[in-house]
Amino acid sequence: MSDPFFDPDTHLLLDQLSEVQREAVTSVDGPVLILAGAGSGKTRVITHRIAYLLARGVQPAEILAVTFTNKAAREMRERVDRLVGGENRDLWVTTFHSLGSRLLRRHAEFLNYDSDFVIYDRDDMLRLVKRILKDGGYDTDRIKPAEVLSRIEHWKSHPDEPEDEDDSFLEKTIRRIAVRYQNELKRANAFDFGDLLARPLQLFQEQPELLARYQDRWRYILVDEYQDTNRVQYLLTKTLAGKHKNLCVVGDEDQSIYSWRGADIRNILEFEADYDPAEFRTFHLVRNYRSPRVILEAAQSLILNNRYGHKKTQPLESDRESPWKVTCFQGRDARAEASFLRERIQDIHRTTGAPYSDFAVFYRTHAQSRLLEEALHLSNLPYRVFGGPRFFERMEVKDLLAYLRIIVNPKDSVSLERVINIPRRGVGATTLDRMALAASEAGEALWARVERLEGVKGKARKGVEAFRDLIVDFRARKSDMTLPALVEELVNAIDYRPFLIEQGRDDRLEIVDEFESLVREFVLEMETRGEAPPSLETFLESVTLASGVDTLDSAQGQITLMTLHNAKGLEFPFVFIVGMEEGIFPHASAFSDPHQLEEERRLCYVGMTRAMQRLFLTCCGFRMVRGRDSFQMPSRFLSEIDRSTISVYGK
DNA sequence: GGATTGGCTATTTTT
DNA sequence: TAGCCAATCC
Repeated sequence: MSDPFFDPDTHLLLDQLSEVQREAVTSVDGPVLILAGAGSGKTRVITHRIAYLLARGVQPAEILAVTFTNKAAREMRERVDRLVGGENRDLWVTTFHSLGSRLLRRHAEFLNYDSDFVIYDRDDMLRLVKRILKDGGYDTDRIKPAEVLSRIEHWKSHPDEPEDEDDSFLEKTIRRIAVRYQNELKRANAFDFGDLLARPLQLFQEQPELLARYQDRWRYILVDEYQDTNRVQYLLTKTLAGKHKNLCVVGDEDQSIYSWRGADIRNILEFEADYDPAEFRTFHLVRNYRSPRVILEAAQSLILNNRYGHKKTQPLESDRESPWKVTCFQGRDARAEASFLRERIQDIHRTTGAPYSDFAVFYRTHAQSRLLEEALHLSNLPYRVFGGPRFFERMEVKDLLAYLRIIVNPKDSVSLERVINIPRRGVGATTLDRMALAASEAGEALWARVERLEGVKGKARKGVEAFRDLIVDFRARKSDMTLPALVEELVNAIDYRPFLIEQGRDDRLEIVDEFESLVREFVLEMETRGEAPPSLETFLESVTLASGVDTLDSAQGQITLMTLHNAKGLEFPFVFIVGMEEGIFPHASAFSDPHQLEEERRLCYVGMTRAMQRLFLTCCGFRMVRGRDSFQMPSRFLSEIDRSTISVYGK
């Protein structure tokens, strides 16, 4: 193989980069920190870096790239494939959670799990906690399920934190419940979200030869959005890179917005502390290729109000001029705000011909989307909402998924409990409580009781039996059917549509239709990618680990509505940030804590720097909050932005 | 066992 | 306001 600098393809590849970018791309050996400001071509650097490695003869299987969402992973893989030509199947580009899941599937036996385990999402986790509290006769007024859950999550994401010294009764109780919780997970052959990270780490700590294998394999590791990694992700990364130390992390402290989820900004700020300064390199990408200068100046002036920032932020540079300043608008009420939004979009669409997919509306909380949706709907503007009560979290979808999960893994007690009486089989709460309690006392999964029809009498017995036979039947036949056929048969076998109608939920029938077509699409997509027909297991996994923006497709010609958190990593020509009011943004819950307030400010910074052409910030004087009309003050963020970068609409 | 009602409360962001 | 839960009634 020729020297990459003279290889025509590789040379061209580097030609497209700025000098700093090129250096960041080609410094492949040793630990590297890339501080990449918003819009500075971060993804470009990562993909070129991977392509560069491949051009230098590194095998695809030797590279691991970790991203924040599945969407980002997919795009990154496509871009790499395009750069180097051809597909690179053995190259792992995944999210942390998918990585963990893949590792656990391969090595479940070390943890005494079956490899067909299911993954519990937050809703499942909460149900399990509630079940444990109920069985244990705990007083849910004193011990809140949500509280217990957040403690469990914290422990899992901080595996090296010293044991809590708090020996209060409450604390000890929560710890006892956490132990029970973990046992029940095991019994259900289930891992929760936290396990997907904590357990692989545990695996590596307990199995040095296994760790050695992966350390040898992944000679080059890249981690994107490093400012939003938490403790366990940090430990996992450090462990995997422990041998070759060719670890490249990319991030931006000003875009750290997930501390509430355990993200620790120190991971990026103190990255170099773990490595030999002689080998370590840092690159600052400060040239912005996305936004006009005035928008960057506005964003910059806002973020300068963060005083707890540990490093001096390097201002972003841009040559792009724009006739438009950042536009601010204050409406009388939320309706006026929505009208403004609607009119501006229609106006720009008409005068510039920009497609609707060029527009994005960001808000702080999902609840804000409803009014906007109504306004857009009324004017027949096409839009699409991301996040919120997501499709996969709809009751009907969760029901069907629960069935599918039991078919794969009958030990999944949370799912079993969810659907054993859907449709009505005469198995009520009393029967269920009794069975669950007996199962947990006997140390077995609920399914074991169902299977033996143990301790079920009367009409409930018939119902349990019918349920059991149904599951057994589908389990036996599942591998002979295509995925869409299986789902269709299931929906019919449980008379799900008649059940919904009987419940007066006719309007939900279309969700069932949508689910069925989604399954078909999933199979089709795998087919076009040249992959084998997906198993039920594959489908379930991809559904559980899917994130809000994973289905975002810009070609749809629709206005995008999403929370500011979902906006990270995206860009749109025209951006609206609505509800710029005290209590909403910054959110009231951040008022008392300066650190949280700074995170809100970073969130605003993230939102502003998404804009490629124009940025609108809107607020209103009155708004319905919790069913009450309340007087709203403009957000402090508005007054923190340099006035010279703003033009107030209508003045 | 199951449906209905009434009261309460929480209201941020998500892999 | 809406969604959740517990008590109540059939």
